[in-house]
Amino acid sequence: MEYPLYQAKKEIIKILSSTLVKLGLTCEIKLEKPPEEMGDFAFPCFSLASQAKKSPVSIAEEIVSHLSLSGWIKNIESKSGYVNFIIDRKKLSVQTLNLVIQNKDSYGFLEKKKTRVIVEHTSANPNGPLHVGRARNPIIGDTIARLLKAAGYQVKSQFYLDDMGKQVAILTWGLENLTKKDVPDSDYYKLYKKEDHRLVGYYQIANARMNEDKNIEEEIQSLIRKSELGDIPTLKKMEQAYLPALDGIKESLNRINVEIDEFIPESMFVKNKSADDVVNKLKQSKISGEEDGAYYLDLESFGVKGRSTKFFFKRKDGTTLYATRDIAYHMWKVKNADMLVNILGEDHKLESRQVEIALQIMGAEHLPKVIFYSFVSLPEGKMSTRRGRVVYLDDLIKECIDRAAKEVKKRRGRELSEEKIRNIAETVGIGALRYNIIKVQPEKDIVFKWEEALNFEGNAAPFIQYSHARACSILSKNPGKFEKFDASLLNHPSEINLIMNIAQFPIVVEDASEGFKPHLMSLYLFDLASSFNEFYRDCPVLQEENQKLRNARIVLVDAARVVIKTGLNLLGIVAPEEM
RNA sequence: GGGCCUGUAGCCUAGCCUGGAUUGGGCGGCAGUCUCCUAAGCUGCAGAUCGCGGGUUCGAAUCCCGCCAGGUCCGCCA
Repeated sequence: MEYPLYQAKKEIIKILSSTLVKLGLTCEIKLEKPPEEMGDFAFPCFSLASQAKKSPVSIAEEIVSHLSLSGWIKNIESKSGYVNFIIDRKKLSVQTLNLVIQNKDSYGFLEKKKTRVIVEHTSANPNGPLHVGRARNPIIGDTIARLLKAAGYQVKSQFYLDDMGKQVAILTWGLENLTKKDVPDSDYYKLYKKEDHRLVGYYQIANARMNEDKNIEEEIQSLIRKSELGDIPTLKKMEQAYLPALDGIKESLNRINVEIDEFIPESMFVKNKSADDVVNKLKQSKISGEEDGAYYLDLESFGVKGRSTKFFFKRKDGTTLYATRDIAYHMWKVKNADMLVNILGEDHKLESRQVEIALQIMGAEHLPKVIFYSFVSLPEGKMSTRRGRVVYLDDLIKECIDRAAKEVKKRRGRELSEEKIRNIAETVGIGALRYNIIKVQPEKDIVFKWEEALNFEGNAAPFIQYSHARACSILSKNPGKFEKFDASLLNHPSEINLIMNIAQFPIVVEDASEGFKPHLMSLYLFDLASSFNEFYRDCPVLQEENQKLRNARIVLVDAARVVIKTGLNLLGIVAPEEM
């Protein structure tokens, strides 16, 4: 499937390059999107100025005088150093609407590729519930996985399960040595009835006891050591401890439409000895060193700076470290995929660099592409489980849905059934939550404020969902389908603008996925929904008396509906038919 | 002490990589808008020294240097 805007772009590049050759100029042709009213594509002539020894304005004029109109190109203008192209709107309308109607939910998807991708995200310690700080991770990861799938890649999402080591050992000790008396049920557990909220209490109290009591610390240390040596009974015991907590995490993720294909346990790389292989290979490296029986790589020559440039991968007691096993996991991923994507908090930047260098040393064929996100903090400061200053993902989910239910009742309480209200509230609340997080670039700090997270107006998911519901409402009131329609009748500026936006969709899928910029999709959907709302204001559909125009508008509404739905779906947001 | 990231109207954000056409949006505020497909909408108004100071360039929010502020990291932890 070749999308119309790609065809038009290709044609412009073709005639531009032959004209540049005629004029004796060479440069890479990059087309920009000009401000509205100036055209559909623009070619800036500024970089040619020094080469041609002429002003950009006169170069643009000269280029225009050599160009002629053809297939897609309806008009060419030179303006202040730009060559602006206006493409054939009628042709675009006809082809775009036909493509959407024919392809439905797969409109916008790109050609299938052979490339296998593993997107690793979330990978939280299974010792308690997810909090809002970490919530950015699954949402970014899941959205990127969905976008890459739409771009044609063969994608698997993975959760690297830290099933050994300190956090789980502390939890395990807590469950074995503490009773209900030591750990009374928390309000959260009473409210949510989820095991992760119950177990985190055991973790917290055990953690406190460990800090006070050397003996307890020793007991936990011994659990850790046994797990790192791959002791099966110990690993089994730890598994029993964390599994219910993991189920709680899964339930929360499920609630926000995050789909994880595979859970890969860290202990796998101890059991199959691949972590030991990593140690042996790294020891042979020129930059490896030994200190007191422990082994490290000195990363200074790789540009790592700071107080210590030593990266330890084997302890003096012979056991491996978390990072060593992470390297083994990455080597395994390299074998099983052609492209790796990791979603990590910015606090993991150094560790990620260490893994990357180790992979290079070990001759990995490709390195992971890492998307780092900054932390979500609260207005009163950093989130901290210990100080009880924390907002859980489950809190956010609950508040979003409660608030959405209130809004639905306020507007439509009298006409809708309780069940319908609940369904809409779930869809709208979860949508608002995901959209709020994904619309901001990952590297920006976020200060979490309830009034912002729960604001359902303006640039927020409900705005987009509402446009979809409006489109569905029109279509539901229209009897019959239209096999034949004349898209060239759609001449109103609001109609043309809406079609232009629909035609952009495949390009946005490409840009957002190839650039790992999921926020581009949210920005686009907001524009698309805005242009639908303007069309809705300007162009009555069901009341239109001209049958042919009415039919064409109905098809346009349907096309907008399809694209909004598909786009929201790429963000893991459900498009409601009613709200 | 050093590395990396961020700094755009009262608040939030796009643009920055790949320098150019008047810095786009949204929230909040003010003023309009439902005899007509759901007003979670639409229209208008007010609000910006693009953190600060230099430099490169015909041209800098965008590139380079310095500084300031916030985040984050520099464990034989995970």
